[in-house]
Amino acid sequence: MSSTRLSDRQRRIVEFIGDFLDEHGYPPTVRDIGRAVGISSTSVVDYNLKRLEREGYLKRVRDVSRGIELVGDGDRRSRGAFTEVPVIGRIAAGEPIEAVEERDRDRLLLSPSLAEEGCFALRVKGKSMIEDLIDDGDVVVVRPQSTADNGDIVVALLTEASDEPGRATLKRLYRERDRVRLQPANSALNPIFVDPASLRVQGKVVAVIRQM
Amino acid sequence: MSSTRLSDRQRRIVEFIGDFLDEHGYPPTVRDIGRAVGISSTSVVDYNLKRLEREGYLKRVRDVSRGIELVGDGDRRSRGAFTEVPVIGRIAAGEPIEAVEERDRDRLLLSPSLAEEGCFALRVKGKSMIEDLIDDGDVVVVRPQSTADNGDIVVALLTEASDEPGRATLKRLYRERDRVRLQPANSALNPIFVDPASLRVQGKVVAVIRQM
DNA sequence: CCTCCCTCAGAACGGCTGTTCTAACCACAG
DNA sequence: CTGTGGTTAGAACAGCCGTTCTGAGGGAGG
Repeated sequence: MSSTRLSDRQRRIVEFIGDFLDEHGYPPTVRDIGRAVGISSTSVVDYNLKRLEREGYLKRVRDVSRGIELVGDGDRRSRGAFTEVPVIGRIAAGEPIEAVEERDRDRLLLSPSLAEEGCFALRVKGKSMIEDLIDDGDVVVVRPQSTADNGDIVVALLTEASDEPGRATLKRLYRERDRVRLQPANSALNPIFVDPASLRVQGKVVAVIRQM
Repeated sequence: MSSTRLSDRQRRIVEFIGDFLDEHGYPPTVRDIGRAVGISSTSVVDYNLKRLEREGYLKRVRDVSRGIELVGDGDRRSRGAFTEVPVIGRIAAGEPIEAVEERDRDRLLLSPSLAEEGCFALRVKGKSMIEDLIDDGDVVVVRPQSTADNGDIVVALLTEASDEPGRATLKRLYRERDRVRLQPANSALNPIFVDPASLRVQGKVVAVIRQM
């Protein structure tokens, strides 16, 4: 298998297939490709398509007209792959999350590199994390997980056992001996110390988005 | 023209075409549709396709195999519209933008509410805007425009006429009598004063994105 | 009942389309 | 020179595919 780079002709074929798909919504025929790339013989197109398939640039379905599908980088359908992240409410230090009705939720579309599937977002209320550069009104993208590393910014739920019942909070989490410190990033505010048993980590902040 | 709603059969046809497209990447043939919907005659499929085209549910290309394209709501390609924003380089206070080769650019997908078409993004280098909560490594989304209001955070280009030739900078912009003040958000840094003639506003920061 | 219109079935036609076969050309190594 | 492997061209084949024609049910209105 010659794993050399594609010939000029082959690159033009892949590019043309993508253009054709964008324009028409269906793949080109072997003869369409030949005409576009300047190949008079269908067998030569077929030859190059077979080669491109072996190299992993596309997939073909035998005996099916227009049975060509681009894969990987060439696939312009997946060039628009994105993650949909619902903004499910507002969070403020030490108060319950203000949930938003599902039908009123904003939905953010984000690159998969920014937020993986399953994430949610919360709008931040207040300046309790201002020294971590999270402002009032910012949106934090949260990846759901029940554990967190020391120093992670997490959405934590204080259960009834604690002295702050049923409240959600956005804080940095630090484990200390037999307790957990929830540290705001605002020197005007004091940390909260809780029993690990009365704390439930809801998720970790993976991104911050601010609109101006 | 009977603008009544679609028959059960016709709804199933539209739905099948969408499913087929999602699965295969190319549209079905008339016979594929017939098989899926339980129609033995190609003429009946053709008849219903013509009807669906007249009602605006799809477009067809005559005499072209698989020449079917869903339009409007049925078009799953356009589901979840987003804006593609290229990260075209890095910007630091008072240094030229470090451009990135086009093929190496990251591309962010963002909700249209976050960034309209035509925006670009820059990765921030340094802490010159730290007091505006823009950190080293953050990404700023910039809407191209040549004017700016007082206090806007802008990407500004200092042209050769000025004492800081050919440099781009990220600053807050304030117009003062016969000069412009470019104000960093870092008390350790001093503002730059420039002649309005030697300043070109490239765009305004509309969003800040931070990954953690 | 008859007629008209919409919907449907089956068959056939002609062109489109993927595939294959043969042959040629070229660069390169033996 | 000769042979070999990679690439291209042209032609032909068989099957796929959109289209069209004929005809038939079936309900609405006369």
